[in-house]
Amino acid sequence: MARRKDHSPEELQELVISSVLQYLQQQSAHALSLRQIAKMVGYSPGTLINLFGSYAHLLLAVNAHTLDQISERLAQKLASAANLDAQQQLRLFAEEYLVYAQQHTYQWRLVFEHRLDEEVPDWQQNRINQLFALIELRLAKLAPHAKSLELQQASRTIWASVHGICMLEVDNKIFASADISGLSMIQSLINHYLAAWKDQPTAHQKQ
Amino acid sequence: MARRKDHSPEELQELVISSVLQYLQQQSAHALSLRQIAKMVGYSPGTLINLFGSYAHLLLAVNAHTLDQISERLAQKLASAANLDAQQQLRLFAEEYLVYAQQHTYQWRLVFEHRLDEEVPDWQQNRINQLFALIELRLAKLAPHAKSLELQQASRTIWASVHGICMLEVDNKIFASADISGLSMIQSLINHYLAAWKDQPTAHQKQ
DNA sequence: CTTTCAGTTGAACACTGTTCAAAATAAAAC
DNA sequence: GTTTTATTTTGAACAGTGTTCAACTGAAAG
Repeated sequence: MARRKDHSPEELQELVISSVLQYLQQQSAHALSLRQIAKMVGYSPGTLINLFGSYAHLLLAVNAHTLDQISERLAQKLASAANLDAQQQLRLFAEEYLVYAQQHTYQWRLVFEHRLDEEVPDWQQNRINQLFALIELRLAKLAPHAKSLELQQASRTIWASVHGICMLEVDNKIFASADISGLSMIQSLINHYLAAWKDQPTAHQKQ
Repeated sequence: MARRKDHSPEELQELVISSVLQYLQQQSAHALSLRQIAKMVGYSPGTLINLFGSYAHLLLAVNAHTLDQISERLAQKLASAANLDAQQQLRLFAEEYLVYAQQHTYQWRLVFEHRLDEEVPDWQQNRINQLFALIELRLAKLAPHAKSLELQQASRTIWASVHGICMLEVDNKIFASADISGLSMIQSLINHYLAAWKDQPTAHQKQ
C-alpha cells in the first residue's frame, strides 16, 4: 500500500489539523484519540504517527495553529485601534484574548493543558515573545522613562494575570454575582494596575 | 476473599491518599494510574474503585486534601501577620500561595488540571469561597466605603491574577531576565493594583 | 453449625498509543 | 512495456489504561 494519490503529506497534515480544530469546536480534546482522528480522515493510526511522530506531536501541531490564530487576531485588534491611547489599546488587547478563549474554549484550553515530555519548542516560545513585544511597546508609550526591565516585568505580570482571569472564566469558576464576569475583571485589572504603574513603574515593596 | 483485617475502609482511604500525595512530590499525575496505585498500597484496582467510585473520584479526594492544606497554610500565614496593614497581609497571602505551588508543584497542578465530567462538587467550591472571604476582609479594611460588589470584583480579580502568575511560574513559562520571577510579579501586581483600587474601588472604564 | 453479608479479587472487556513486518503502489531503470 | 527499486500505507500485535462483575473468602448473626 503505497502513496494513495488522495493527499500529499502536506495536504494530509492540513486535513488532520483542520479536522481536529473542527472537532474542538464541540468537544474537549480529552474525548479525542488518535484512532478517532484516523477514522475521521480515513487513514490508519500508523500513518498519522509516521506523519507527526507521535500523538503528542500531532496535538502540538494543532496548538501551533491555534497560537497563530490568536496572534493574528490580537494583531488585527491592535491595528484597528491605532487611534486610541496606549492604555485603551492594552485593554482591547486583553479583552480580545478573552473573547478568543470564550469562542474557542476547547481549542484554547488544549494549548495550555497539553504537556510535552520534552521542553517547549523554540517556535512556540517565539510566538509568545512576539505577543509580549506588542504589550511592551504600548507600555513604553504609557511610561516613556520606564527601563527595559520594568517593561518586561509589567508585560509579563499583565499577561499572566489576564491569562489567569481567562482560565477562571472558561472553567466557570467565577461563582459570584452576575455582575462579575471575566470582562469586568479584565477591565478592573488593566485600569487599576496601569493607573498606578504608569506613575511608578518600579514596584516599591514595603516589608 | 472478604475483608482483610489489614485496614478498615477509612484507613484504606487515608493510605491511598497519602501514597498518592507522596508520589506527587516526585512525579506528575500524568505518569500515574489506578493500577499503579493499587500496587503501591497492595490492593486490587477493583477495591479502589469500590472505595472511591472511580479513578476520577479518587483523584478528587486527593485534591480535597490539597485544598485543605492550602487553606490551612494561608490562614496560618494571615494569623502570623495580624500586626501588618491590610495591603501587606494580602501580599503575604499571595506570596504564600506561590510558595505552596512551588513546593508542591505536581500536587498543586493536579487540582486545576483534573476535570470531572460532572460539575465541581459543592464542598470544593465552598473551600474556594472561604479563601475569597479572607481576601475581601482585608480589602474592606483598605477601602472602608467599598460596596460588596466592588469587594467581590477585586477579590476575584486579584485571585485569578495571582493564580495566573503561579501557573506561569510553575510551568517555567516566564522566560525573561533573571530578575523577573513569580515573586516579583506578584509584588508588582499587588502593589500596583491595590494602590489604585483603594482610592477608586469602582473601575471607570473609558471607551 | 449454618446462614447472611460485606469486602476482595482476577478475569474479561473495550479502549488507548505505538511498533513493525508485510503488502501495495508509484517511480525509476532497463 | 516490463522489471526493479523505493516509498507509503496498513493491520495485526503489544503493553498499557479504567471499569465491570461473577465468584470467592472471612467474619458476624441467628
